[in-house]
Amino acid sequence: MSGSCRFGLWFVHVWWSGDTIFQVVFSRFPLTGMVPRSFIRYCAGKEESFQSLESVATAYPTIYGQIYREVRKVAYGETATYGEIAMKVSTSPRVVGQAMRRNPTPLVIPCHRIVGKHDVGGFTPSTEIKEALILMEKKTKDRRK
DNA sequence: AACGTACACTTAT
DNA sequence: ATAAGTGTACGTT
Repeated sequence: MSGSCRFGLWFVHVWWSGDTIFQVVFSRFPLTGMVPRSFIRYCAGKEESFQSLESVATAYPTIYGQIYREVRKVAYGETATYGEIAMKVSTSPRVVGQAMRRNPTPLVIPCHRIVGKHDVGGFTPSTEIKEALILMEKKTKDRRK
């Protein structure tokens, strides 16, 4: 199944089956169809960590799998650096960056919460989205206090 | 099966 | 500001 929901002036396309997410991509254009409830909630600014969903990425047999599982642990509204993640799975920061670039399921694997030590780091298709996501999470987290 | 290259980083000049 | 290290996956022989 596939569909999309709105996030600002972007749409998030989701490819999924049951509780398993195969792919999510950001696009300027909508894709008709339903998405799991978690995505709706998240895009509406609710605190949602996609706990009930699984990403195919965490099953990768390579070190990327470990990286994705580690990244999943960073909580809503928080961030970690490439270097910190690299340390945990004993590889180099560069590899973590590469894994993030190829992350098939953003949001479920919250790659937007992984930032550089000196700057925010990259995001495809646009770092603008990454910044918006981080800001949104920060705001909803603060609102809770 | 081996080789070269591209990187969403980091640290040291 | 720039270069030198870095580890992995992936395309190309």
